[in-house]
Amino acid sequence: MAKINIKINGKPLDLSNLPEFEEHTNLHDIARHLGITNPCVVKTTKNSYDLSHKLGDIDEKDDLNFFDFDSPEGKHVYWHTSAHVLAQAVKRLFPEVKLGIGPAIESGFYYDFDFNDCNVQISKEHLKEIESEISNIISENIEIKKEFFDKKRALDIMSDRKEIYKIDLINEKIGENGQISFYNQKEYNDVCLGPHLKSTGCIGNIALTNLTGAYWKGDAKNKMLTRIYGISFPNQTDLENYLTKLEEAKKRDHNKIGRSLKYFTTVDSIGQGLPILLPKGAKVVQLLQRFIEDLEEKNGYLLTKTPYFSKSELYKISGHWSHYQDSMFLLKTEDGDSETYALRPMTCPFQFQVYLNEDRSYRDLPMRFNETSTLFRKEQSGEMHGLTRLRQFTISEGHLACTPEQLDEEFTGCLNLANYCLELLGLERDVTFRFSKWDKNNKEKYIGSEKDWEDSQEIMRKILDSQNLNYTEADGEAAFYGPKLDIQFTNVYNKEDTLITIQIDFQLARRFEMKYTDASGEKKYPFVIHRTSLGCYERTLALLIEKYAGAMPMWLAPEQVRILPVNENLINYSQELKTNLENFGIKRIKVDTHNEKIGYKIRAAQEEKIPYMLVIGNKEVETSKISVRHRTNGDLGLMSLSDFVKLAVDEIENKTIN
RNA sequence: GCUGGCGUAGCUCAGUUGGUAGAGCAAUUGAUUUGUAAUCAAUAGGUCGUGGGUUCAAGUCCCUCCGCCAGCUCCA
Repeated sequence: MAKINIKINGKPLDLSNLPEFEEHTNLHDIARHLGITNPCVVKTTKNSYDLSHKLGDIDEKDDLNFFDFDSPEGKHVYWHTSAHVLAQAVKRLFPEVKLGIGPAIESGFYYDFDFNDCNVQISKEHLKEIESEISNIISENIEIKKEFFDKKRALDIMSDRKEIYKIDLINEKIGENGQISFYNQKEYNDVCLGPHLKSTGCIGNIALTNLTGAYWKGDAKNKMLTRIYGISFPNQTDLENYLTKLEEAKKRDHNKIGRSLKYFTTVDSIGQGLPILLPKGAKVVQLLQRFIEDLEEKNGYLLTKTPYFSKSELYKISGHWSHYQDSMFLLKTEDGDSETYALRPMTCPFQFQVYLNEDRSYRDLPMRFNETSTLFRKEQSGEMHGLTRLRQFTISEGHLACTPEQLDEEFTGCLNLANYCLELLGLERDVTFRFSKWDKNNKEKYIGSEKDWEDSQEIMRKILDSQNLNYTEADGEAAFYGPKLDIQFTNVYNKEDTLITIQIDFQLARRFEMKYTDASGEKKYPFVIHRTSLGCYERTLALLIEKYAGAMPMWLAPEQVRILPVNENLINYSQELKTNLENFGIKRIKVDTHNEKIGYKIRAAQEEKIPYMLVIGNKEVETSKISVRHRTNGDLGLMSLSDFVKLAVDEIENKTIN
C-alpha cells in the first residue's frame, strides 16, 4: 500500500513510525490509532468523508486531513450529527412530527420541526424529556450509515412517512435522474449530504438550549416551524463551562444592565423602539457626539443641519419612495393639504441638497459633509431590541462627493477614521469586516444595471484588498444604491449587528443631477460615499455597555469620581473638595451624603461602576490628602490632591481604557 | 409581521385549587457618627400593564390591545 500523508487539524503528522493501514480499515479506527480522541471528519483536497468510510473508499489517499472536535471543521460535523440525534429523539417521542432541516451553526445546531399533527403544544418543558431520549440514543451507540437512492426511491420513502418538507427539498435540489444520499441510524433516516460521525455514541453530551419559531426555508411567506436549538461537547465539563459562559455573557447584556445602571429606560405609552436616554446615557452620547463632530471637522468635514422630514417628492427622486416606503413614517396633514410628508429614514437626499446649492467644479472635490442625524424607520414590531434596533436613532452620518481618481483615497480615509474611532473605544478587536454585495437573483431590490453593480463592487473589492483588510463577503446585504463595507460586532447573545458602514454609491448622484465640472469643462457625476464614523450613538452606547459591563472608560464615565465622607461632619469639606477638583477639569463628581457607614457607600459606588472613589475622613482633612480607591484596582492609598488630579486628568485627556 | 415566554410597589421577586395583595433592596424619617463591598428601627409606597367578559367574588379563568424578552423574517 502506498504511503499516505496525514494531517491533523491541518498540521502535518510526523510519519516516521506510522503503520500501514489496510484498505478495509475505517477512518474512525485510523484516527483512534493516531491518538485522536474525538475524530469528526476526514477531508482530502477534493472531498469530505464520513469516519465510517474505509480507507479503500478514498481515491485521494495521499492527503488525509483528520479534523477533531478542536477544529471548526470537526465541530461542524459533530454538531450536525448532534442535530440528527435530536431529530431522532423527537421522532421517537412524537412519531407524527414532520422534519424540516437541521444544520450545524456557529455554536451548536438546530433542527426545525412541524408539530402540527402531534396534538401537542410543544414547550420548553418538553426539552428535558427530549434530552433524556437523546441520552438513550447516545448510549445505544447506533451506527450511522450512508446510502444513495435515486430521486424516485427517495420521494417514495419520504412520501410513505408524509415528510412533506423533505419531499419539498428533494424536489427542489435533485434533478430527474439525480441521486441523493440518506443517512440512516436505526429507525431514523434523513436526506443529508453529510458528512457525519461514525455512530451516535461518538457524541458526548447534548444540551437543548432554546425553542423558537422559524420560517420554513427562511421565508416569511412560508409556514412557521418549531426550531429547537442545542449544543454538544465531548465531555460534560466542557458543556457545563459553555453554558456557564453563556450565562456570564448575558450578565453584560446592555438591555439589562443599561436599564439597571440607569443609562436608559422604556415607557409603554411612548412605544416600541423609542427608548428614553436617562442622564447617564445621554451624557455618554453627548461626549461621543462632541468628540466625533470635532474629529470630523479636523478631517475636513463640513457640518450640515437638515430637516427631519420632507415632502414625498424628495424620496421619489432618491428612490426611497419605491424601495423603502414600508419602512417610513408618513405624515398626512388633514387640513386639506394634499401633500404627503415623511420622516427621514436616511440623511442622504437632504445632505445632497447642500452639494446642489452651488455649481461644483473638480476644484471643490472632494467634499465631505457630516451631520449628527436623527433618523426614523418604521421597523416591524418584533424587530426592536434594547438600544441596538430602534425606530428613532441618531447617527454620525456623512456623505462624500469625489472624482473617480479620488475615490480610493476618500474611501480609505473613511475606513481610517472608523478604525481610529474603534481603537479609541477599545473595540478594534471586537469587530469583523463584511463586504456586502447585491443579490443578482433579486434585482428588483436594487437600482442600477448589472454592469453598474459589477463595476462598483469590483472597485470596492480593489480598495479593500489594497488595504489588506480581512473581510467576509455577503450577497444580498448591499444598500439598494450600492455595495457596502460593514463593520460588524457580535452582542452577548452572539447576534451580529452593523456598527459602522461605508458605502460606495454610483446611482444617487445621477438621480439628483449632482455634477461637477472637470478640468476640461465637461460635466460629470461624482462618486458618493455614504459613511458613518462611529455608527449610531444608541447602538454604540449599547456595545460600550456590553464591552465594559457598564464600567465606561474614565473619559466617557457619566460619573467619574464619587466623594465618600466617612461621617456627616465631613460633607461640607467634601463639597469643597468637589468644587476644587472641578476647577482642575474633572467635571463629573458627586458627593455621597448618605448617613451610612463607609462600607455601604463603597459598595454602592462599586455597583454603579464609578471609576474613582475618594474616601474622606479626619485623617485626610488633617493631612490635606485624599484616600483614593479605584473600581478595579481597589484601595490606592493616601495621595496628594495634585497627584490624583494628574492621574485622573491624564486618563481623561488620553482617553485611557482600563 | 410571525412563533413561544412574560407583564404584581422605583428594582428583584412571593402570592396555594378564584375569597378583596406580601418580602428584600431602594426611598423618607429617627437613632448611630461610622475608615475601604450592605448599622439598627420606623414610615411611606401597588388595585396587580390596558380595556372588556365569566363569577356572589379575579392578581388568580377567557378575550382585546399595549409593552418586555428569546428566536424567525427584515435591518444601521
